[in-house]
Amino acid sequence: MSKTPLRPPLSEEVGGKLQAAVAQGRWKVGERIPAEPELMAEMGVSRGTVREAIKALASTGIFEVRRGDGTYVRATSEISGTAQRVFRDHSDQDVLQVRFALDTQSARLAAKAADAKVIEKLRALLSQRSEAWKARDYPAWAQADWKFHLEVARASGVPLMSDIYESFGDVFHGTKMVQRLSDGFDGCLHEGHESLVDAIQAGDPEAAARTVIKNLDYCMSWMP
Amino acid sequence: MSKTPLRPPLSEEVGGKLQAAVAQGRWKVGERIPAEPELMAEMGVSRGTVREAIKALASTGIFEVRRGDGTYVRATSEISGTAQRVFRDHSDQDVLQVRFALDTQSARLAAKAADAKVIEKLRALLSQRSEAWKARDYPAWAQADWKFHLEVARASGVPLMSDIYESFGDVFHGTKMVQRLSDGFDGCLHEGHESLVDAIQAGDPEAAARTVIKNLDYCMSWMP
DNA sequence: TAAACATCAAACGTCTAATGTTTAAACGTG
DNA sequence: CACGTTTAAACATTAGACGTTTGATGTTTA
Repeated sequence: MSKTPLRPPLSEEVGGKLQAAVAQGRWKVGERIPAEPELMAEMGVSRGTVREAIKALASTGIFEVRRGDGTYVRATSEISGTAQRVFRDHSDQDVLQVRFALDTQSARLAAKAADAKVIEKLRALLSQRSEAWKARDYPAWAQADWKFHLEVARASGVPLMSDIYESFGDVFHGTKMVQRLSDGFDGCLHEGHESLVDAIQAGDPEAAARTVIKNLDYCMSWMP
Repeated sequence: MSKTPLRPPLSEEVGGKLQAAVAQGRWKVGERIPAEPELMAEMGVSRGTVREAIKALASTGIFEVRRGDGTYVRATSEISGTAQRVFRDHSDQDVLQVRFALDTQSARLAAKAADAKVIEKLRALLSQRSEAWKARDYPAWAQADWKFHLEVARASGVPLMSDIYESFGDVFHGTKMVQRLSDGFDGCLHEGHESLVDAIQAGDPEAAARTVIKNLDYCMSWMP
C-alpha cells in the first residue's frame, strides 16, 4: 500500500511529449499547435498543467504563445531557441568569430576521420554550390554553402559539433549574410572550399585548418 | 509577423522580476525562495501566474522546484543553466572538442589584440596557478587555471567569447575535470601556458594557436 | 543512549470552473 | 472593392479546493 513509484510532475511529462512531437516533426516550425482545450483532452490533464508545460517550452524559445491567437512552433530544439536570444545581442562579426572557431576545429577533426563516402558527398555539395553561384541563384548558393559546412561538422564525428551547427544554422546563415553579397563579393573562394576537401581527403588536419582560416579571413574582409 | 502585444502577459512580468531578483543577489545560489503564497502576495497576482513564471525560469535552469519542499536558486543566468543541460547529454571528450575550438580562436584573437596590461595579468594568474600546483592545492589550481583561460577569452576583444566562457565555466571546469588529476597527471604543461602568453605578447596568432593545440592535445591524452 | 517509527505542518501538484482580453477572420454595408 | 463592425476562438487570470510529497518533530523501543 505504500510503494508509490516516484512520480515526476505531470507538467514535465506533458512538456516532454510536446517537445518530442516538435522534434519528430508533428508540427513544423511556424505552424500553430492545437489549442489548450484540445491538448488537455489529448494528454488527459487539466488546463493549468498544459499551460505550465507550454510556458516552459516557450521560455526556451521552442514555442511562441500569442494571446488570443494560438501557440506557434518557433524552434525545433532548446539550444537553437536559446542561441538566437544569446547571439541577438552581439554583432555579426563577433558571431562570425565564434563560427570561425568551430569551423576550424570541425575541419581539423574531419580530416582525422576522413571517409570516402563523406568526401564524395562534400564534392557533390560543392558542385551544387558552384552551379548556384554561376546561375546567380543566391538563395540556392547560401543553402548549398551551409549544407557543405554542416556536412563538414558531421564528418568531425563529434555529435555535439553537428548539434551546434544544426541549431545555429539560423544564426550563422541568417538573411543578413546573404544581403551582403551584391557588391563585388565573389562567392567566397570556390577554390578555397575545394582545397579544404582536398585536405580532408588527404587526412591532413593542419592543412584543413589553415584552409578554413584563409577562407574565413577573406570572407570577413567583406564585412562592414 | 510577431507583434508585441500592448499588454505583456503578467506571468512574464513576474518572471522578469524574479530573474532580476536572482541576478541582483536577493537570493543566492542554493537558497530557497519564498513559498508561492508569499510570492503571490508580494507580486499581487494569483498562484497560477506565479507558478507559470517559476516554471519558465525552472525550465531554463535558474530554479529547481522540489515538490513538498520549496523552490531553490540553481543558476544566476539563463545561458549557464541551458548550457549545463545541453552539454550533459554529450561525452566529456565531445565537450572538450568544443572548448578546443574556442580556446584556439581565443588565443589567436588575443595575440592580435595584445595589450601590456593584459599580459601582466595573465602572468600573474599563471604564477598563482603554478604556486597552487606546487602546494598540491588542486581546487585553487583549477580555479586559477580557469581564471587564466577566462582572461585569454576576455583578451580576445570579442564580448561574445568571454560571455560564453563565463557561462560555460561550470561545464568546462566541472568537478569531473578535477577528479581526474590524481594519478600521474602533471598539471597540464605549465611551460605550455607560459609559451602561450609569450606568443600572445609577441603578437603571433598562429604560434598562439599552435601552443593551445599542443596543450589541449596533451590534456586530452589524459582522458578516458 | 540511539535507532526506528509515527505524526504533523508546510509546500508544491493538480483539478475545476468562471470571467476577462486579445486576436484573426468572417460579415456586411457603402 | 474597400473599410469598419461583429463574432467566435484562443489565451490570460483568478479563486478555491483537495491531493502528494517532504522535512522536521516527537515518540517509542531495543
